[in-house]
Amino acid sequence: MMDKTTRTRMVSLLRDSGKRITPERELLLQIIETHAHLDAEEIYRLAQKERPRIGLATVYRTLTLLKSLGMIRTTDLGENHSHYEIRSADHIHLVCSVCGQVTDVPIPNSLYRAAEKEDFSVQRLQFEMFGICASCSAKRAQDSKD
Amino acid sequence: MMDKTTRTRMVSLLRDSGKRITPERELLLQIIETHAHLDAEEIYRLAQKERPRIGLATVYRTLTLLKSLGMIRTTDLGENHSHYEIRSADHIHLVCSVCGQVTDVPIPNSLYRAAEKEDFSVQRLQFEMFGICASCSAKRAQDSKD
DNA sequence: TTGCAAATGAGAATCGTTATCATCTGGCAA
DNA sequence: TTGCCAGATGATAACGATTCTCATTTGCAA
Repeated sequence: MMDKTTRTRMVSLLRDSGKRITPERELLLQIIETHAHLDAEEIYRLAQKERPRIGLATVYRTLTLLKSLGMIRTTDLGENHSHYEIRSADHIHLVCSVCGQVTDVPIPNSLYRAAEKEDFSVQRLQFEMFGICASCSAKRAQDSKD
Repeated sequence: MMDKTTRTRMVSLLRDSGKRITPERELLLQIIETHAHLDAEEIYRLAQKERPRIGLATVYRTLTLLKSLGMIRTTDLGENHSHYEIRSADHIHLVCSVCGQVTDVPIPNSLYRAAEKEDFSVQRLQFEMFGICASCSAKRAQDSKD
């Protein structure tokens, strides 16, 4: 189920900015919260299961809105389109180029110190490491043994 | 002028892979080497100054080629298109959201250890920090004083 | 309840990038 | 040195992701 606080937060952010609470917005937020790192097309397909008449334009409009409210963030996973996730603590995405799995790991403080050293005040991060995940490299080692 | 070793490296990589050395390829590599973090359109415009009949398709084809040769890398600076730079040691891009300036800073070793801890073998990195650079925040402080 | 501004759905338009195809040319063979 | 021809180019069509347009629908304040 959907985290009550996330939905509640969206509702009050929408109220505060004079925007409407619609079933499309509630549904899309729930989908993004339930499945991390989805792209617009995947969000659209999941939304259609609940609400067959929803339009792709509404998906994009809502993603833009939720982003401007600070509820979600976009990320570039090396494909030629964006992926979306609930905005939480900053983290690094480990993206497996074999199975596509995305693992989140925390950001070491040394990273922020590197920016401080340049007197750069950070607003937003985007950290991705592309490579091969543990289970895929184990599988490879196994395959080459055969 | 163009760094001899970079051009030489491209020439031998092209030879080794049975590809031709063309004036377009030499020009485009030189432009990317001279100006860091350009996008395809900017590279195209600079190339036209030297070679007015060059086509945008050649720019994109050459970028794809140089990337496959490992001479350049692409980077996502938060706009809706790619930027290109000569492939050198990995680094973090500090992208100023006010003036657009991009500063490169080295990557702390703790970053790689974070990946090792997950038994993730890294092939490629993409690290960006968006915020306000030193000179822009100094300017802002000055402006608010007036 | 009603009225209306805001939101939606359908599809056209846009933008960055890639593919197609006729023409041109780098570089080897004679 | 020249001629050949596979590979490269330039022009432009096609493509995929995203945004815009506009007629219709709907949240919500009165």
